[in-house]
Amino acid sequence: MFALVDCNNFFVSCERVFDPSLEGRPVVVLSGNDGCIIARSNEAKALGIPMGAPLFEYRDFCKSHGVVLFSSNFQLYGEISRRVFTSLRMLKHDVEVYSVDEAFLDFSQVEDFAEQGRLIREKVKMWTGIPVSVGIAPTKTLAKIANHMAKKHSQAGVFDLSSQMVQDKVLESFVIEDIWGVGRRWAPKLRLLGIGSARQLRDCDIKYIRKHFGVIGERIVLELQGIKCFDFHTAFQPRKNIISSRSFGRAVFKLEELEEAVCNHVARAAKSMRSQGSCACGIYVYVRAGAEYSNGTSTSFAMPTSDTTAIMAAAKLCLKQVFKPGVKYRKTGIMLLELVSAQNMQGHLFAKANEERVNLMHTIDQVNEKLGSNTLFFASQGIERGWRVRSNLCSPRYLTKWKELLKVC
DNA sequence: TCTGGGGTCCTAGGACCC
DNA sequence: TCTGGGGTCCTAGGACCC
Repeated sequence: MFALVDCNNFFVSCERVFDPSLEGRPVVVLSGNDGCIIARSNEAKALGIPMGAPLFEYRDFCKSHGVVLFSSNFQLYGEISRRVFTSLRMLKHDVEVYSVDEAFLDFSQVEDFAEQGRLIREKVKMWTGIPVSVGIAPTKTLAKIANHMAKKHSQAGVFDLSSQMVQDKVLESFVIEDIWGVGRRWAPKLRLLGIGSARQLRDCDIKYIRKHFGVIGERIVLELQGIKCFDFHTAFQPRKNIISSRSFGRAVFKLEELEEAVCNHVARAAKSMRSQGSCACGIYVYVRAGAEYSNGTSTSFAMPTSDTTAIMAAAKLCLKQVFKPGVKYRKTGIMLLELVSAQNMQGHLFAKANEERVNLMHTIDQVNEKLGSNTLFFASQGIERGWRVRSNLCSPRYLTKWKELLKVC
């Protein structure tokens, strides 16, 4: 038995923890450069603001309806997320962190599902200030549905979908669009085949689904039937690729500025890679200038590495290959490819790992951990960074910066 | 004028081997 | 008229998730 614990309107709820006056008002959180709406409070949803809407289309609307806007504050959300998961572990649960605001719990030892769900909600709210919903069911896909029911149709915020009878009833009126794993493309395709509800999908001929939707479709059907296809992974799963990318705060034309941005991405991604104990076998670098021009290229390393300086050098070579002068660049990014364990990787017949570099990276990471990120950085990352992403509506980083602690007057 | 930033997995097809 | 049977590896593209 699984429980899916999902934070309600997570980014908005994080903002509300430190500003309770936002309670009951329409609030949205924006993407980088304050471009898109990526999180909405219930009140904002009720006003009809869609997920992912570009802000410029809704700016006037937000103004006239008193919608409160926030730039995204990922330092804050990340720290609160960590605390929510810690709370779940404090309640003696095995936790599989699925995303920044969701976790699956192993409920196989739980006796009273509804009561345990209620306890989780109460404690997480008390310890972190974040409201969560809990869905309980024998497979992850059904737990997702149960969670959806908890959010939409339950005052208690807990929904128990463990019994066959309740499953029959709920799946009957549950639209396929809301099933985990059924996306934009598949939903209309299923409807064309006459399948509109989760129950219809569950009860249709599995060979037929396999033929049209492959093994992924087949697994969804089995999971709806209560047959477990997706296992519970409590151990940390290292990333296989790490991406860092950002839109620019303004148009960029110069190679030097692109290089600075790319070096920042490398520094960020490489740090994250080292923190999970991996090395990369290659890197992909790309630039975007809208419809006008867009290009990318990759290179592989002689030996897997996590040395920021070596990766920066490779990245700059890639960048030179795709750089075209006179183009108005809007975005650049990198992807560290084919991550392998630093403890257990393929060596090189002639080259040997540079231990001094490994130690240097370790030292830099430690200094930045202790004294704050970017205490030490590489000159190639630039000082001014005039191209940096804009975020004008960011709340303080209440939990991670001494200078931004909440003041109680 | 302005439209985010991360990730994963599967499949088909091409190129190659015996 | 008919044209073998069994594999691997790689890549691009498509689908999905938050």
